[in-house]
Amino acid sequence: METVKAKKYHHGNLEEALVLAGLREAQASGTRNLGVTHLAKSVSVSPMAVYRHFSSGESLKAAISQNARENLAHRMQAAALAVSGTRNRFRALGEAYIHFALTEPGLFSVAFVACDVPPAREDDPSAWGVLQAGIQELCDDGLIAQSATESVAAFAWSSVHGFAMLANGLDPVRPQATPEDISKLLDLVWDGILGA
Amino acid sequence: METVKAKKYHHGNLEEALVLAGLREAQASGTRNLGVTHLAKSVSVSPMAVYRHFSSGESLKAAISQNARENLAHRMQAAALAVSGTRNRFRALGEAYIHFALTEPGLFSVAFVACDVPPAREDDPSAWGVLQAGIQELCDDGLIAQSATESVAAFAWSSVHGFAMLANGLDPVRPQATPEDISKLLDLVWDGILGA
DNA sequence: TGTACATCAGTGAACGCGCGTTCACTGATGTAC
DNA sequence: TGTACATCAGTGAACGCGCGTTCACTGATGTAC
Repeated sequence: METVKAKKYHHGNLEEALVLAGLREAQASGTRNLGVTHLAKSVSVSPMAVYRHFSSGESLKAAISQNARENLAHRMQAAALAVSGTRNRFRALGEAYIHFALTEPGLFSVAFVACDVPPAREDDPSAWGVLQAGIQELCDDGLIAQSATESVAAFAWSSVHGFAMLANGLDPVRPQATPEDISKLLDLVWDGILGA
Repeated sequence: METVKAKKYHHGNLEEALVLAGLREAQASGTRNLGVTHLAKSVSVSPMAVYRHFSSGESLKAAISQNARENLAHRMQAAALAVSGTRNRFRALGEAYIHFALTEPGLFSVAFVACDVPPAREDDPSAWGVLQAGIQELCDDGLIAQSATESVAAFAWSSVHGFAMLANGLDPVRPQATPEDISKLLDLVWDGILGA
């Protein structure tokens, strides 16, 4: 019998606790401080205990990164469900993506950090999958050709992802991103998609 | 009198030698191995010598990153000069950007790595400035409105930068980028721009 | 239900490593007179 | 042109730190009979 939520991982799920601690750390300071020693300390456990659940520090980092991506995917799904109309739903995906990047810059950077090791399972849900579903809907409504779905997907993702990085100040290029800036970008993306 | 090229930095320019060593390292392994100790070793100098030229390890990293960005900007300029016609020149900027990211993934990632310290001087040339010049040309030719230049710049940069990251496999999303993929992306970007 | 034992999930101390940075120093270069 | 001296650009040894990982261990849990 479980005590519903992880409380004491003397016997509880240390694995989940470590990932949650990593997400907390990510929220606060991005990709720094995702090391084994640090995270073990933050859940009051000896470093060795980590290796009961993860084969290496990199695979723990990969699990944290995956969790952050799934968090993003969930928000995209929720945003799409909240509005009606094919175009509005598609646009909501982009808005949610950029909003996530701006409001959770730490999680965002961790979500796409390079890991030496692939995650143990596939992303579920995956942001990429959510985007493809949205594009399929555009296709079903006859807004774009079936043959164009792939390049439209790459284009939409690139634009929104690139803008998110830009606005995030990760690049030393330009920092600001007002709601109008975001809206204009999504307009241009939409124009590009319809032109396909 | 100088011996034309930095040979012995017992008396020569260690500063330049360190940055060049950093670029070599970046080319080989990206943002790893850009530390003071490592770079000092790679030019056969004691770590302390670095601090004669840079106030900290971070400011050395910032200088290397800046140099990588300027390298990118140079290639964009050269690509634009090699073709004629407003549209072709603009497209060449995007192609050069993506080509740089694909052929020099290490330099590309270092160019946009987050540094704790700003570079000592402004980028010269700056990739962002080169892009803006290209957009101004579009404007002069009446292809886009002057009022749209800012959002077009953000859009073009975002799309191309995002695609480059994507194709680079930095994101665990999708890896491939054939010349056709690149061409299609740039078509869609162009459609978006003209729709502005 | 009671006991014996395997397994599981942790402890705690230690390792070697490379890091950024500081110290006091040295020897070569450039400059004033 | 020659000497005295300040400055500049390096050496080399050392520091404290946190890292990932390994070791032998311990105590609690679950299971067989």
